[in-house]
Amino acid sequence: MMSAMEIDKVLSMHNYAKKESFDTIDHVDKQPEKVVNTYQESKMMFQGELEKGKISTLLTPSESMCGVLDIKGNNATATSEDFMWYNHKLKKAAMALRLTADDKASSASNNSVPIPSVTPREPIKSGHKEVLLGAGGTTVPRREYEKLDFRRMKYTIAVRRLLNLKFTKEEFATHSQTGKESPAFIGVKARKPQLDPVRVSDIRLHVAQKYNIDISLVNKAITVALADARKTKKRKIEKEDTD
Amino acid sequence: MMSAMEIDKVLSMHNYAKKESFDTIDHVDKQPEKVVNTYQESKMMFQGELEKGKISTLLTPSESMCGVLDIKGNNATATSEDFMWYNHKLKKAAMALRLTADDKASSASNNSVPIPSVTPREPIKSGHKEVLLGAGGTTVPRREYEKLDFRRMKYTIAVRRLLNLKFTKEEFATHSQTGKESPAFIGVKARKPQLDPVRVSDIRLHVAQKYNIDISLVNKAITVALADARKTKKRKIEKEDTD
DNA sequence: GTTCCAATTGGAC
DNA sequence: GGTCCAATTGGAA
Repeated sequence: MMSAMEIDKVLSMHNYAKKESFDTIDHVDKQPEKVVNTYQESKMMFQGELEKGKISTLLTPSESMCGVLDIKGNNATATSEDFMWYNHKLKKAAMALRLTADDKASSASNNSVPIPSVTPREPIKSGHKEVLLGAGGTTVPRREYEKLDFRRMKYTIAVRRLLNLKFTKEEFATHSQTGKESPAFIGVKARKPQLDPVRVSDIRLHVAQKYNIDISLVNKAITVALADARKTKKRKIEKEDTD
Repeated sequence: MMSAMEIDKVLSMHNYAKKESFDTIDHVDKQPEKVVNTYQESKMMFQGELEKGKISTLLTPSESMCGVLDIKGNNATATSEDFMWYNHKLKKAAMALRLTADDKASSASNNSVPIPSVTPREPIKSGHKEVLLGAGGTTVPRREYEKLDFRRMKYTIAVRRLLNLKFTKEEFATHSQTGKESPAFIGVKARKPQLDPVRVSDIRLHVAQKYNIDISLVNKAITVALADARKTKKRKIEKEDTD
């Protein structure tokens, strides 16, 4: 069991704001005009064994493969209050998602996706400087978050913007999403370390829910963004060498 | 100007049924339950210079890059009656799409996507043995088409099924979508010839409209399907060599 | 056996 | 400069 101080320390290590200083965003404020994809995969994510009290059971195989297990990035054994609260919130969201999906067939007029059973820990308009993106505890500055017009931006751009808020260009250029080698270049290209899976997962789910799209689409967007960052850095270095 | 006989010859060469023996499917019969993506890109496809009477102007740069220009696969200079009829139908569909998009904002309850200004050349339930998939003239046997439950199938599966109806496994294993080399293996892997772009384009658009998804998603699905076909053939050969 | 996935690449836009 | 795309690969699901 972790003490409150230990939790704050961990959150700080991960560059997260303390839990008292951010607002939760439950994806009910702004739905983008255009529905890009379905909740299908997102729902399936939550259809695992919900009762075991581990976040790992709430994630897709791909997610858990990425090591997104708890707020420390280790296997999910922590049972601190905050961890359990996040887990509880996830469960609630999962239930709400399932209900929403069932209602969708009958009520055609209501195309918003409320998650009524999730009560934000803090009121959304509380003036806090940070906004909570997901269950991993990732936050971004409210000022930056409100600059993002999800209705007009493509989801690919939203992903890039959020990632740029949480990772440096250097991290972005030198890491990969999974930490795995390219199957097409095994033994040829060195594997790159994995981007912090907690922050990535929070952003991933946040965007998927905002745009009501498949997680795999967000993953593709992240992969492309990472590849582009690498090429940008490469070009920069080549140019400097020429000078 | 091509004669009717010449047209039939060309259609025959491309393994198309004669125009008198198929039904048109205007994507209004069955909409899948789940909206996977938007018409955005599909619409943009049609927002080019519609008045020039060339199909090439109706395609995205990527499409025209693929060489999808006319029913012969050459640059679009043919002006035969049939060619013009298909072009006319495309224009009508484009107009309808634009109107539908404009109406969408005001009428929220109607989430079907009718294309009212397109009058099928033949009634849909005429008992013909072939069904027209798209403007390129690609048809599939009605019996096979009706086996496809678009509401339950993922779009990736629908693409595979339709492609399997129009291409042999050998073609599938030995061709690529664009005919280009892999950027990651230039000068290393031999380029594969391009799959008949006319049939591919018809299937591409048909599925995109059926599922209301982005063309690029269908392209990804085709790419993956081709890669899988190659691996299947490869495994088969390796197994035969072992025996 | 079939389908899906992410890392890598050069080029198109 | 930033964004998007398809061919290739082995392995996971």
